[in-house]
Amino acid sequence: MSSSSERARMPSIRDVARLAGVSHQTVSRVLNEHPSIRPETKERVLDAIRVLDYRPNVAARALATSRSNTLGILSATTGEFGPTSSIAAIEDAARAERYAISTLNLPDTTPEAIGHAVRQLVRESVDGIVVLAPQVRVFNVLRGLAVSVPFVSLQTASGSDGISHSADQVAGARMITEYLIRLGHSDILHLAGPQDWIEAESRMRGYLDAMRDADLSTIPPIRGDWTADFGYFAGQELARRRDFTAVFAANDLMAIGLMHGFRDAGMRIPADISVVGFDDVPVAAHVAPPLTTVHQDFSELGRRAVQILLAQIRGDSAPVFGPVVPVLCGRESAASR
Amino acid sequence: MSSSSERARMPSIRDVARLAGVSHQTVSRVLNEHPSIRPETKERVLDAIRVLDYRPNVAARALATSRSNTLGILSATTGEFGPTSSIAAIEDAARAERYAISTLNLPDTTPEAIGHAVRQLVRESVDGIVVLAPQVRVFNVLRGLAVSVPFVSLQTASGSDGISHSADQVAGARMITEYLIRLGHSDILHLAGPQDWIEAESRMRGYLDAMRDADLSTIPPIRGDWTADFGYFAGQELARRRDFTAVFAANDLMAIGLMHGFRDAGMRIPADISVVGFDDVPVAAHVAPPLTTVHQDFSELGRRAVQILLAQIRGDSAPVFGPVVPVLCGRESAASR
DNA sequence: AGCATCCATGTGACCGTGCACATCGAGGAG
DNA sequence: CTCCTCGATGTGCACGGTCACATGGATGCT
Repeated sequence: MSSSSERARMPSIRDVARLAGVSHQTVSRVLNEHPSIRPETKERVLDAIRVLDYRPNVAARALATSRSNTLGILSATTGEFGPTSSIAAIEDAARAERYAISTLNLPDTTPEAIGHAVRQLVRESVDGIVVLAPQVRVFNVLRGLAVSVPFVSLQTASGSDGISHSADQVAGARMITEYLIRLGHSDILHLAGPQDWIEAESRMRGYLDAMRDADLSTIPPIRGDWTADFGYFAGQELARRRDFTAVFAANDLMAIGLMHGFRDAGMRIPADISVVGFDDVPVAAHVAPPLTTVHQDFSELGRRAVQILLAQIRGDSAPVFGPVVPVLCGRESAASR
Repeated sequence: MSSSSERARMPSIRDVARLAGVSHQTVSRVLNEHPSIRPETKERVLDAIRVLDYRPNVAARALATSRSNTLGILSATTGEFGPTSSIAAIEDAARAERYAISTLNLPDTTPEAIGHAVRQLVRESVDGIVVLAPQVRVFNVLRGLAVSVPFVSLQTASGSDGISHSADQVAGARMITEYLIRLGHSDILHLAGPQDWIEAESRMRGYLDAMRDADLSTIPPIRGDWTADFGYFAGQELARRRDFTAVFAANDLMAIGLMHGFRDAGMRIPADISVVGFDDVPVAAHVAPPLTTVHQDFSELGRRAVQILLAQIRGDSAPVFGPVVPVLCGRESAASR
């Protein structure tokens, strides 16, 4: 069902030239849409291309131009909902601009691994790299790396400095915290993400800002690892404590696990305790009780990243985007006190 | 922060040769681990490579060999948990074998789009393609396409014919249906996946086989679209009916939505009705009640696909794998009658 | 000793493009 | 009428590897 052995030689630009009765360079000009080609000649060449079913050889082109029409995606994530959605959007946006995509997942976030990965992509002569590096460390390493190709970093610090772009996590976290406060909660616990993660920090910052502005004292946050399992165990533990009436989990998975843990400990949600999450994963609306959370447009983020990167590559001025504003999804897991 | 304009010329194989005092061909031999190289010479060359921080140019190599050391991933999915997990595993496995990855998502599943996508990947001279084509149609188009490079298809018909590989969906579906039967249910409804999907068909087959072997009559299945939202609306509708005591949803998302719909209609799970799903997504264990489902090792599947494909590319005999056996996860959403 | 063989290495062509430069005819300015 | 410019096209080489073949020396066999 395959013919890997004797692959017939594909027609080259010279074959097309011969058939069309022109020089190979003229064919090249037609392919690259050079203005100074007589329409009649162009037509002859296009016919020849059609007849031979000619396709330009990307490797040869990459060799000659030292550009590959390929964008690299460097991902330090492990299948979380957000990054995954963004990646899909990046792929589609890049393909729409006739760029191929080369994906590379970081095995770990050591500086060595990052450096190795970047060099690998450069070696593949990608024209630009989109980095999904939610961890502070990765971001810093990249800054210091003086990467020799343009790159854009997604899901990073909200202080967008031209090479990074993200949704306004701080605003989203602040929004949902203020929502809890409006519901009458004053003792709100934050179940945060891992220390090193930029999103974890941003969301915690939003929480802290909201609490401070409302003159409420905060409880020391718990550090989680984004997983539902962690949320579950945390819920069982936390059920013993009585120093809070609401929990803001830094992502939906932990929130869902948390509700499970609370439930197993005999607590009712939201009657005994309110729980909110962040991300609005597809099941969030359907768990029991439906989870109040913050929706983010990860796809839009991915599309923007590609636009920013392409502008850099082409030497255009960077497109200006407004912030990606998260949207509050009030559902039933949080109730007024 | 970038230097797209004046990219310094990278050191070439000839630069290395000059520094090491050998011919460029000797350098090439070292790079390709040719046996007939004096250890001492090899060392000198490797030193030169290190000094210059030389990296082979993949485009040049691809041009010369007409192989790109790149695997294409052709995906017709939209972020479902299973395929996403498999893709990540494929990427990692391929990278581990020193293959780069080029991803291409199908915008739709028309024969034209599929043909275009395959040609695009071939044009990028990928050495092989892993197809994630859960739809029957895509699979058939591919069969007829006489693709000129080796390819492996994942998540397809269980009758593995050497170019496709998948978990034994039929067995998994049969397993969970039999589980329901053992719990005392005899009126079991199946909430199936979309018509065209291979997995939907396999899971329905498993269900039908189990029912037939147990001499139980079946209720005409409902066709869903894999989403939790569909499950929710289906649940609200189905709550009126009383001709079944258990529902087997073809995936977890629909099962979770279904439970939500039933709940809203005032039914208790599993007291009034049992619900089971398929896939074991990460939240399945934490919804209320925890969902009884079937776990599949999508990552293993991805890894195997790469092995099969590489064997084809290298002309080795195809590796023999036992079936990927799904595992039943008995939790609380299904109870004995 | 003579010759075949093999090891270690070098030489030049070639893969399919794009780029810089050359060429040639037509048309406009002086 | 001549010169210059510009449009349309051709020529040769560079890009950075690999491949087929050549070379020269050491070794083994008769």
